[in-house]
Amino acid sequence: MAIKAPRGTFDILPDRATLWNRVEAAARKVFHLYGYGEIRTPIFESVKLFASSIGETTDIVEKEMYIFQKGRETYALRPEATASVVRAYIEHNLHKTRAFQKFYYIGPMFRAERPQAGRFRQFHQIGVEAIGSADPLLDAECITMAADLFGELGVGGFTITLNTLGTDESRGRYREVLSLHLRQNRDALCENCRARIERNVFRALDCKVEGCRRITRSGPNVQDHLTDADRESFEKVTNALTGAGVAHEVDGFLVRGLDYYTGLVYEFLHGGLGAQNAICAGGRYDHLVADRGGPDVGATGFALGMERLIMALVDAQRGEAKDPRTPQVMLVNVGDEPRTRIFQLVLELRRRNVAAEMDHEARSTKAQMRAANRLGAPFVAVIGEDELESGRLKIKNMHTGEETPATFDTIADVLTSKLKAPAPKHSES
RNA sequence: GUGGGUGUAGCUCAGUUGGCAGAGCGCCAGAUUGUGGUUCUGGAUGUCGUGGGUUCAAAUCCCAUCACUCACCCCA
Repeated sequence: MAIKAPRGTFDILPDRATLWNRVEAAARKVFHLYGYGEIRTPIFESVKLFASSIGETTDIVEKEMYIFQKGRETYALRPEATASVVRAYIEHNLHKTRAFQKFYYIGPMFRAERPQAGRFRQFHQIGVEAIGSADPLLDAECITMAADLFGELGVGGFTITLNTLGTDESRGRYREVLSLHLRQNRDALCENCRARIERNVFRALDCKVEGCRRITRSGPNVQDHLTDADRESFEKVTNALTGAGVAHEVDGFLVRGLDYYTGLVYEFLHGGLGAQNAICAGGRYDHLVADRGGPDVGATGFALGMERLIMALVDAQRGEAKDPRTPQVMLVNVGDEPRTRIFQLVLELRRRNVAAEMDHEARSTKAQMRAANRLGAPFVAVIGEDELESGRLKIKNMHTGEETPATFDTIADVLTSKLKAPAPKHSES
């Protein structure tokens, strides 16, 4: 027990991996339905990419990146993937063939934070990015898609909260009135928020300190400072969601921490996840593509925390998944003699798409039977000297106890027909 | 980076005023030396996180340290 997995990381063992696979499969299914294509970008990128995209003054960039140097270049393990997807979009000139493209990604991200419930140093996100459009209906599509994914998996108990920061004009106006309000109440603010007035006023809205909360909540609300165009655009999203039957609420004080967000922002909050209750969050980033040297096009997307999603699944008793290793037949040996023949039989069965298993622990016949039962094998064949000599054997149905005669030559045929015919009454799904 | 909680068998955890380290589950074996589940019987497994201190004696008290965990910060 000398070396352990690094703090904030964890192993996904086979029993648990089936659940992860189920989640990923559900995401792919839903996303493909919505016309999103998978993109896989490097796990590490030039540190400059993240610093300039996410924001120099964000915690992520200031203290949470895993940075390493190789030669002249300094790299960072990706703390999120939006910057990478945008980089790829520009690098491959995707806008020149088809300006509007929809992507999704699934993979690990890295942030050197102190771990706690629902937060890890290597964590996994499922995210989407729709690049090349400023259509509010696209935001509605993203939100609906995420809601559909939760529905597909059977996860409930979350609320969708949205807000808009407005375009530059609205945001500028709001920044002014908000700063003014905070400056007037400066003395009552926490130290952090006082600094935020200068650094990034909007983040003061996120503060959890009771006193700060009271001050911000009693102050101006973004929703009251939107231009007509911004208001209209925001309403298009909320109306579309209502039309889609996606329950949501508006919170005029919701903001997001990453610098590239503009306009619409939203969060899916789940009860029962502990303090880190945002299971999915996203919004618009209409300037990022142009800022990174690409065309001036709008973009929107979200990221979903897989660890948190899986926590919610388990919480909702929807965390079970069928074990893909379950053998369909176990060939039990009596004594060591038949093992070579069994090895050949097992291979033959597998090559005919029958999941067959044999003993590799030199265990007793009884122990092998017990193992077959525990593994959930619906059929078992016991092979000893008698069978080797006669070439005849019996295939035992573990549910009914019924035994069907076969030979070494016909076992594969008998099994395949048995397996496909009455589908042993294991519950599926 | 800051604060709280917890470290005892593979897992979940008991362990009294300091006195031989335990239970449940799981695992292994046996109950007609070729057949599973249920049941019964038996069995194995410990750096009591680590290092030091107090004591005749420490899982237990003290100090340090590490790990895990929850929360703050921030975020998915």
